[in-house]
Amino acid sequence: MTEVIEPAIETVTIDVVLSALADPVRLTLVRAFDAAGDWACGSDVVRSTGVTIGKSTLSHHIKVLRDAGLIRTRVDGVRRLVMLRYDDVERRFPGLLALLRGDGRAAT
Amino acid sequence: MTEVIEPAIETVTIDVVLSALADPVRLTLVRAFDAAGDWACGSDVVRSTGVTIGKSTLSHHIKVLRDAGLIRTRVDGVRRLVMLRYDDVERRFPGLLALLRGDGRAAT
DNA sequence: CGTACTGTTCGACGCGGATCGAACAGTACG
DNA sequence: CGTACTGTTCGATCCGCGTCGAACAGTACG
Repeated sequence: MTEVIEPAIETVTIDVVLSALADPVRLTLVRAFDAAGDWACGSDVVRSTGVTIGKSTLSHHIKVLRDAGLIRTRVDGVRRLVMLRYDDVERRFPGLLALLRGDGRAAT
Repeated sequence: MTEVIEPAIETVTIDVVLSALADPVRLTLVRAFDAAGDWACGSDVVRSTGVTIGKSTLSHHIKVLRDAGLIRTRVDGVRRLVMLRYDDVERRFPGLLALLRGDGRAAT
């Protein structure tokens, strides 16, 4: 099997999504996956962000994001590739991804 | 003085907003204030939602929402009136309020 | 088969935050 | 002034969750 179970986007609530995005590490992950654009190895991505966490912690965050319907996981040999569910997320929560990558970060 | 200090909307980051909205009680509060449409007493609003919390807890949540730039507080005699910062929030985080009141709640 | 690597699972730990009650501040009113 | 009411502030408590390490599972490769 090369696919990992993920919730149907219709069953995902905005409440769960907000809880998932509330954590700074997960928010960084989502932005990094968004910057990657397509399938990327979670370990490589987190390494590129400069965030230092254990692999068990990363596995935990990946699971939370997957349960929140934000990402999709595929098995590729010994490693797992992750990708944002662009279409699903945009259809169910229009404008959400734009808010995350928007300029609502720095202050003026 | 009839106004309570609130952060300039430009200084508010999406990270803080997401953290503020991650709590179920605060999310309920925002939706209730949104449904109210204009100035409303926090105690009355929370009572209408059926949520039962102490007044100190409510005061805490109101402060978190205010620091997140989502609501505005005005002093009216012995009570404080609260209102969503519709224009500011919509300008800084377009589509955010729509996401909260959207149908991203129930599953089909 | 044995080794090496990636990632998951399972307990356990620690901290931040939600919650409460009590005390205090400010206003309205008689 | 004294009483009553609303809301804030301050400690204290409690619990969820992020974090880690160790053990385990699955794959690749010689």
